[in-house]
Amino acid sequence: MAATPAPRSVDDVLELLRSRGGRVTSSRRVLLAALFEGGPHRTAEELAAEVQAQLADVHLSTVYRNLDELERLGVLVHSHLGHGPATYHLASETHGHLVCEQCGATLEVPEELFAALVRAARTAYGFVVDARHFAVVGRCAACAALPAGAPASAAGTSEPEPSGGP
Amino acid sequence: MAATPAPRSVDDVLELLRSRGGRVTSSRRVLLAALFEGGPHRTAEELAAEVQAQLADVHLSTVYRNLDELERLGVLVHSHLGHGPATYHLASETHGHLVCEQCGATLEVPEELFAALVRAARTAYGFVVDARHFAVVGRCAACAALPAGAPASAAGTSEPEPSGGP
DNA sequence: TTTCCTGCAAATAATTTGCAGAACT
DNA sequence: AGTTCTGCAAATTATTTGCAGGAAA
Repeated sequence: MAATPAPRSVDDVLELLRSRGGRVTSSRRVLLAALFEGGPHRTAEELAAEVQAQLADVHLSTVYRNLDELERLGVLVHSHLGHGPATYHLASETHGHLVCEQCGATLEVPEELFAALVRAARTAYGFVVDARHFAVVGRCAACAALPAGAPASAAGTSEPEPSGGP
Repeated sequence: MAATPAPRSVDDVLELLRSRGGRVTSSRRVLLAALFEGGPHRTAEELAAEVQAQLADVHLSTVYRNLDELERLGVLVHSHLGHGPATYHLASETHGHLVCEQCGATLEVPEELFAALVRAARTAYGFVVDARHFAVVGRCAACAALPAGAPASAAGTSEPEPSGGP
């Protein structure tokens, strides 16, 4: 059974927070509003900027601490997409990410795209894939169509052929 | 056609390096030896330590630069497994990673496990998945067998340590 | 000789932490 | 009142970079 039913509104989370002995502060309220209203997978810095638009004094470290706590409460998850900073999103918005390593575009895809992988991992290794926390790297349609020595990546990466090697 | 067939020995790489106008230096030779002889997915720092065991003066930044260059040549790839530092391995040893978010164990799996995902992503989104360069997060067989509420609800479980280092 | 490579130190980028005081309950 | 939070600055971690000297071709 889930110890913490996924909260679906700012007030839900604040209540959960209070019930765990936490305090409801303005920075948390605004951060949660940003999380619930804004787009998916934003970085700590982006979220801090949104919070600071309304509460200029909120420090980045406070945002980190709040994100950390919200993750501990099960409200958020964060993913490391390729290189850059981690991105945060609500635990209720579970989806996978396809991240283009050439242009950096992030594509949200439904969990069902990973169904076969999830099944295969469990069958072959007993490994239970966490679909919420998921980032798959590769090249998006646009970049894949470009020749190998494409623009975004300075590296003239020659294509390693994935064809049938044992 | 591939301009650079995957090199399979230290000398192969050194030759490739030279053919591209690069210099064969002792630090590169030792680094390559470490890469070819040692285990998979080691961090830059670990590799530097191995190099320094034989060439004490080789600086970490040199290792980074060499790894960078080797990656540019297509000899290596690096992956970001969850949190910590990136791990490097030979391009010829391509495999995916299943990382347990509970105990930190890293499981190497053949690329073919991702075959269905690769196909689905390409079909549905034109996205070309690079199975070598990402980590799939979840729970390994051992941790998945534990009762649902055990470590996940414990306050200290957020950052499991990857095996071993000092 | 000419260009590339290396060590060093310092710079970044992302995130964490100690502390004293302010805010919540 | 009694904790928990917060701002700030400084510490950490992972990686990059400018520079001048050293080494390979």
